[in-house]
Amino acid sequence: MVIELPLIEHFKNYLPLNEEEIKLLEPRVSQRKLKRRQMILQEGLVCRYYTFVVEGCLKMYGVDNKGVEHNLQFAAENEWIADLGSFHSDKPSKLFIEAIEPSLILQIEKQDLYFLYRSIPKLDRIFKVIIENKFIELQNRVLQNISSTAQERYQSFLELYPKLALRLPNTQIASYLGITPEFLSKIRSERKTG
Amino acid sequence: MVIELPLIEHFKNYLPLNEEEIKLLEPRVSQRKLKRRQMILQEGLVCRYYTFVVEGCLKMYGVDNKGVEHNLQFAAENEWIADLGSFHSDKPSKLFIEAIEPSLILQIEKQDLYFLYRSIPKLDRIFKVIIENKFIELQNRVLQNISSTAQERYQSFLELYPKLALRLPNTQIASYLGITPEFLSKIRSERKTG
DNA sequence: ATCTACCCCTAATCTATGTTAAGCCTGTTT
DNA sequence: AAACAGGCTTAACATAGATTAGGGGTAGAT
Repeated sequence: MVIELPLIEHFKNYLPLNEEEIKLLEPRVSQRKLKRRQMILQEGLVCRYYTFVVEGCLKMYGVDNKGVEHNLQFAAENEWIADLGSFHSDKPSKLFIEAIEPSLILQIEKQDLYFLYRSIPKLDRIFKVIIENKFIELQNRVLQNISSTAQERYQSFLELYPKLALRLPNTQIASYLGITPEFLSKIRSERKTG
Repeated sequence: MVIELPLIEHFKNYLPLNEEEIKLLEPRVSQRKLKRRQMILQEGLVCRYYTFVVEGCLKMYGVDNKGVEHNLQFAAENEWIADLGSFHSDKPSKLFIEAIEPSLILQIEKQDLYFLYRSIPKLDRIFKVIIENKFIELQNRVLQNISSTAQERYQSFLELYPKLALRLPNTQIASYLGITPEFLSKIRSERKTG
């Protein structure tokens, strides 16, 4: 049972790793099962892991001073999730990461990842491309946020993440879009009528 | 007159380049002077350059169907700007990049950048770190956008970019925050009174 | 010196979105 | 079966932010 197989497959989409490289990777990847609602990062703690989702779905969110959650990111199969700011700076995070569904994840600790960057140069390339793609996605989201109505943002969400939209409760989607569940409900009913 | 000196200094903040590497870089960097309002990218065209600002300030923005501009990013001294989505995919951009002040920039074309990535592996590392930092910034901005009031977003902008806030007209800041200039004006007057 | 373009501000009115409160389902616990 | 919690909806009312219109200031262009 090679636990990191899905990860190796994932890297293959960018650049394939050879046998030696895989041997370096193996002992530095650990596997975890998460129950629904289980957290792997809480506000005030340092984000110690770069997390890869094999199965299930996680969310990262912040909580405002009124106690309301705001979803920054979802991560389903074959996606990465981490509070990069906290991870690299070792400063306490202001975010939470939590399983929305029972999930299977792979994690790499910071020192291990840094070691891997040094010993497998192509990982710099791979993660550069991964993060560039996430950057582009995020930039589109910012543009939407500053230029579009909630209605339009919801529409785009459905088009961009059709599978996720079916898996997630609407409360989670509303939190991601930056609106209340009540208002999302109104939007949805207007869409059917109009 | 070594035009790419500011760029070499910039890279030094991450990893210093040696003589050989600098010689590879030199012939692939071109310099341009821009007048106020001059554009280096327009909607419908492919983004061909990764642009580094030596002096001055540029903005990247989208235009909605009512003709209103929405500022996605500013780039002042020692910052990079490009529509990465268009740059890597060769698809037409939906964005504009324009000089807000008379500016001096350095540009690298896609094929040259790819060549440099291949011949100077540490550039993968350098740009990975650069983009990671921009990703973290952008993620904070998204969290603000979905969780904070315009008042709070303006306050954060002033704290995060104090120098930029002095250089930019308020219309540009409003466009970045996702509000109208009129509403920014109201916010500003309330701040003094309150 | 005088235009012109741009920028900033104010105020009245309008609209998108939030708040509060209530009711209905469905699935789960007791 | 009853009780309960979570998620979805609706509706009345409240507020953040947009729109429209107008006036004044300043710098660059002529």
